[in-house]
Amino acid sequence: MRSPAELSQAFRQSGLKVTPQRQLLFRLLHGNTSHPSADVLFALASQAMPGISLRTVYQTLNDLALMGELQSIDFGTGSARFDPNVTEHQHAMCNECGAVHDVFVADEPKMLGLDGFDVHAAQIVYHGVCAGCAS
Amino acid sequence: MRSPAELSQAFRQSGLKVTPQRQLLFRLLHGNTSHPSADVLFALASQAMPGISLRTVYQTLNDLALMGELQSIDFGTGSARFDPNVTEHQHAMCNECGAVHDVFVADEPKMLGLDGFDVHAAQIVYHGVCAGCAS
DNA sequence: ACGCTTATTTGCAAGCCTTGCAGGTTAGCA
DNA sequence: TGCTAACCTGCAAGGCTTGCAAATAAGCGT
Repeated sequence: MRSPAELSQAFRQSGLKVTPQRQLLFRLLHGNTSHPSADVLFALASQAMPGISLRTVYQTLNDLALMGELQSIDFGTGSARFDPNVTEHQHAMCNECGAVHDVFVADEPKMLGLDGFDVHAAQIVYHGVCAGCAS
Repeated sequence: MRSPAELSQAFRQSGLKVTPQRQLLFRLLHGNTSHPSADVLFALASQAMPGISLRTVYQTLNDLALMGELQSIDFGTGSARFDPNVTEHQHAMCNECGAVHDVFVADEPKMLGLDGFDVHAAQIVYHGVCAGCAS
């Protein structure tokens, strides 16, 4: 995801408006590696801007995802998680604390059974226990 | 997943009862490689047994999953998919038709960034276009 | 700085998938 | 055959997300 300033420019160029609500979300997401859910972002945003609507959070997240600035990931936890890092990487989720860590796969795994299947994207999720929870 | 006969025995030994509804679902799932959702199974079951409840389908699927006979997989499509194949394998989902194919990974990928993370399970989902839809 | 047009915000309600609950029913054992 | 515990069913509710309509505000040109 680009910086809040760059995003503001990109939004305007797309005919979208840059509102205080959106600017706040840009700031909350930029460089955020915690893979927050819409719910968590709503809580954070509410602290800085009481009265902001959950609907607006979803709206902006969807806009960003459509623009390719954000990745929406479903870990099967019931709610989607959002990741401003759209470069190629994978995830490891802790069964204990629910934290999601970024993982970088060094070499693509070889696979059997993909007869004629054209792979567009590979999603790898490791489930286990993170270092913090193991101690 | 074991055969319907073996499952019936296992259910009784666990204090669970073997009802016609459950036997039907055992048969519908045994050897099924289509990764059906609860909804699809309900439709199939309804043909053979009109009046069966969706609630019962969910109940039995959960029982089987708890016994380790069935795998519940969330592909982010909104509803869970069920797989009677509980041996180690991965999946490829077609963006066009939604079909899910089994994939067997020859060698585990190497990953960077898992500092101290104890991996219990690795879930790999390939997204793309299957051979049938490409033609 | 002002007004206009169009996108946005908000709150509420509804949608989808799944589970909790209660009452009548049935499997499985003695 | 009878008893008891588990089960089936239908309905309602729960959590997450989106549709909708009215009020609001951003961004343009003047």
